Amino acid sequence: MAMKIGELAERAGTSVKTIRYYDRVGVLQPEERSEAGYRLYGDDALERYRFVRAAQAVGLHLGEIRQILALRNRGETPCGYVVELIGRRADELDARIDELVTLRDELRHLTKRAATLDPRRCDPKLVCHVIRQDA
Amino acid sequence: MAMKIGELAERAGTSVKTIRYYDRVGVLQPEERSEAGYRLYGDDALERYRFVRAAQAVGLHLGEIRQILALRNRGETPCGYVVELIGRRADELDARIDELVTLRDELRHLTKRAATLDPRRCDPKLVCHVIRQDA
DNA sequence: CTTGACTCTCCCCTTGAGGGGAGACTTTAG
DNA sequence: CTAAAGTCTCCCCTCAAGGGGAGAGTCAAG
Repeated sequence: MAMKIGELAERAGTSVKTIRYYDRVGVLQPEERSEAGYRLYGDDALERYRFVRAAQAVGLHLGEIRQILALRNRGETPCGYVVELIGRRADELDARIDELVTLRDELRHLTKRAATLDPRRCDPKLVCHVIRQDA
Repeated sequence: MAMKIGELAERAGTSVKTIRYYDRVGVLQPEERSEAGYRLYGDDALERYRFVRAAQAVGLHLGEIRQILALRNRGETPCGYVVELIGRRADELDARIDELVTLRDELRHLTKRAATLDPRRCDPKLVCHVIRQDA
């Protein structure tokens, strides 16, 4: 019934190191330890591992995931908190996307402008006229 | 004429640490060293610093900037290389933006779906039904 | 009983662009 | 001349999610 870390790692398709790390940061802790100190996991460990991965996949940090699991362990339904986190992450993504789009457009613009410039007329005092240093 | 690192940092509006770091990675090296080993910079140092910042601002790493400056120091016009780097960076941004947009849309979708779910009907075996762990 | 496979903890390493601080010199102002 | 300020190198630290390996203990099969 209780599996050791190697079996869990294999069943989860990950490394022993990762499982140990998840224990250390508190997102996937063993049910108990054997007399020799071996981590022993129940069957729900695999499912919990999958949750952690799924939560990571939607952009949550392990610290946040730990909070969610802590709520869960206290018997509360963490859904509200999860929705809040996800909404916040989505807002951050919006902002980040805006930044990246702005930067990308600027780069494309620089590329276009560079095509109209003669490299031989590059100001020797500047490193490269393609990059504007008007700041 | 020759300024020491503190003056350059102040004129550039940055820290002495940063200037030293730029020396170490080879994007802004002093013209010479004083007898006591102090870094001595010429007047073009400020301009070069601004170029480094501008290049960073368009997403180039210091390693790439060093390449550009190396070309420049060999007397070549690095414009072609710069255009190539910028094009590559823009392509990377496109890919990254796609990823982020996909993730954001997924998050928004999760949020909408969560609004239709009853937290009290959260499967006790799952941590939270908002995050799907179908993987 | 022994050997090979697991497992444990502990420590350092990774990326990028620096920041903080120690301890030793050097320069500058009064 | 002295004290303060500036500069030098060297070393560790940051963040995230682990990876690599050492050295020691443990467990299973032959």
